[in-house]
Amino acid sequence: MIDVARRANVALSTVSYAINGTRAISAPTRRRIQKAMEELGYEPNAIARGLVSKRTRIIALLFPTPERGMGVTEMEFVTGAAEAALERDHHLVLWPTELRNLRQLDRLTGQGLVDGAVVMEVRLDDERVDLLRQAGLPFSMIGRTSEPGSINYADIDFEQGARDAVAHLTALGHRSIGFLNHSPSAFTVGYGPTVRAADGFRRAAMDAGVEHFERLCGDNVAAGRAAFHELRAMALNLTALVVMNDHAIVGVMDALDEIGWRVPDDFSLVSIGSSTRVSEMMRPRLTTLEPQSSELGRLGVHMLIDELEFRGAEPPAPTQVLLPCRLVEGRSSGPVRQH
Amino acid sequence: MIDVARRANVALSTVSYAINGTRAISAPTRRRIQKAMEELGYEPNAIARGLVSKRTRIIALLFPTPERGMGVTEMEFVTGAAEAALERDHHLVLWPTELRNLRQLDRLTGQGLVDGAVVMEVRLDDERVDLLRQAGLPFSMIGRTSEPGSINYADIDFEQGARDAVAHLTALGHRSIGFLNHSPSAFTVGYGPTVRAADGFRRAAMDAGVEHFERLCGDNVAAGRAAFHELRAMALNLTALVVMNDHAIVGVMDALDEIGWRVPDDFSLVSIGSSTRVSEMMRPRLTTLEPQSSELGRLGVHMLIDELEFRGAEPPAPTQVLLPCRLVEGRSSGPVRQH
DNA sequence: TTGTAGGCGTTATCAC
DNA sequence: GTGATAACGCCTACAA
Repeated sequence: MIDVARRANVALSTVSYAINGTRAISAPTRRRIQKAMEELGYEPNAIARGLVSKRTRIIALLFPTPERGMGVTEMEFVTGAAEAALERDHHLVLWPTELRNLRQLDRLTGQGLVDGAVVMEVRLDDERVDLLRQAGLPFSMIGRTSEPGSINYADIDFEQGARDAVAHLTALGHRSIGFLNHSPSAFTVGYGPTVRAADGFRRAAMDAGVEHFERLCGDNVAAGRAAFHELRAMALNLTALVVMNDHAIVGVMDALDEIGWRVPDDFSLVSIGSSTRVSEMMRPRLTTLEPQSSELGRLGVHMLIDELEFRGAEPPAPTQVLLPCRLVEGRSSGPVRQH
Repeated sequence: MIDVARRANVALSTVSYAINGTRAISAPTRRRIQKAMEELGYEPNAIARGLVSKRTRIIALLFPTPERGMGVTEMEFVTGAAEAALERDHHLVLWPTELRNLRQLDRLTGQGLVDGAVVMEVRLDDERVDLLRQAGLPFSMIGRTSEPGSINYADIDFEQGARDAVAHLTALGHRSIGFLNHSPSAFTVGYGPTVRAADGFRRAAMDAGVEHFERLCGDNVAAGRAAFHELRAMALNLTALVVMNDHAIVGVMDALDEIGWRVPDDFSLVSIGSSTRVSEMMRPRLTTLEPQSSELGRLGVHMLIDELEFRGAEPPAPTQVLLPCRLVEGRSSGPVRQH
């Protein structure tokens, strides 16, 4: 910076003001400085800036390290978040957090490295949220706790998604519909989508006055296959299934093959939460209520940065957004079979 | 830090030495300091540390923002990298880079924010590599250029993977095998896996003395379907296909359905590069040569940090690793049909 | 082991 | 509009 100042014949501080736009600088001076910076290939040092300004322009993306690894949806989400951060001239650092070892979060808040955090996969009751609030670190949530209060969040509206799935099927004439959900463990840990989608399904089915059945199901092919057979044994008129479980749905299709039923002629399937990339890989291509993951990631980041930039002024009203799922019709759903 | 020193009854500098282990500290003193830190909930400020030590312990993960978004493999990779960084007490910042706008890289190197970079999806001829080398920023590559020189890299051995796929099929009696590759554009931009897998396939087929056919194919279902029909028209004895294209393989299965051929009874399929999570979603479950993506991500990070920690000492020999693919047998490949 | 001082590259608070 | 200069929180000599 000293070199730039010398070369532009101005004081060190003038260079700083020119860079930050903190103070009015005459056009010619600004031009000289600009030129000197380019000639010297000067880039302001982000660390030194952060030290004095207390704003590192780094935000953390908190994600739980899952046993099974993440899917396409999560990847789109992360990509969206990274792009949004770049657009707003921030950096995004990945912060894997084992849910059993939450002390990793102390380092996040204590080190002064990040200005805030975006918390992924928020549960209905989430300790991370409490810790962050205690520590006073600004954050936004992807998903939401059961009592979000005035915390910014963006979430996928799986409840409405489930309703849309039911509506899609009833419009096709189906009058007995099942719902295959995520694993029981997802339910017990309070994974929001699992709980809320189940609610949406139940209400929509009741409102429509159709027969309905629900079942939790392990996230794997074998469990899906078994679940279908069991469901069919108790629901003799079943003609369609709403499934929020990418792996189980494969098992369902296997089971349908076994009893000689064809999709969608004899039985309809609608997936909730599958991304297009995944539903295209299934045969037949799945009808799905696709979450807007990338948009969700972008939103989470923007909400956080908005809040960071508002600090000091009066607190803006919390931004709380539910993104609808998009119905993408594949070839797995069709008119109910006429006996 | 002053507070910690006071509380532990030692000098400020002693606390610093204790934290960094730069100098011998007697056990009792160290314990007192430790205790004081915990009681005060003290965490050294990462930014201040970075400013003076010139080591931020932040590394960048450079990934190209693709049009189509990333898949499961990439996600596993990123997760592996993040975990490895955490283990080595580093932070990983995501750095999306549009390949047409490489000036984004100047900021990476100039800002002094990161100590080094892991470059994903390296091409045979990659400008990013040249830029980083010019800028003098330490980095490791995932994938490799055609002339890696002494740069650290870890790559998946798709050439061997293709050979293994051929070996698997010839062992099952197949004597006329096709290879469906990625899109022509992947070939022209010099995407390593595309080029190297094609080489491996060709050589293995020639060594085994079997009839073989190759084809590039767009990354979508329709292209896969069309490609299969064309391939079959020119290769009348074809009984098996090696496919390195997750979307095209679905189209191939559609095409097989159309002509009434069953997998694996009438025709065998082997995928290269599909992760287990994806191959499990196909019906029948795919036989695949699965890349060890998570391991790859871990390796890339470890290589980079190793180099960073060695700085100053004599340069260690470059670490250059090829990770083999793992053959995971599904139900898409079987003995050749007997006429 | 101690205390102190100089510096890391900025920003912000003063004067002018 | 511009210039000097004290922080920011830490690390590393240095002499004791």
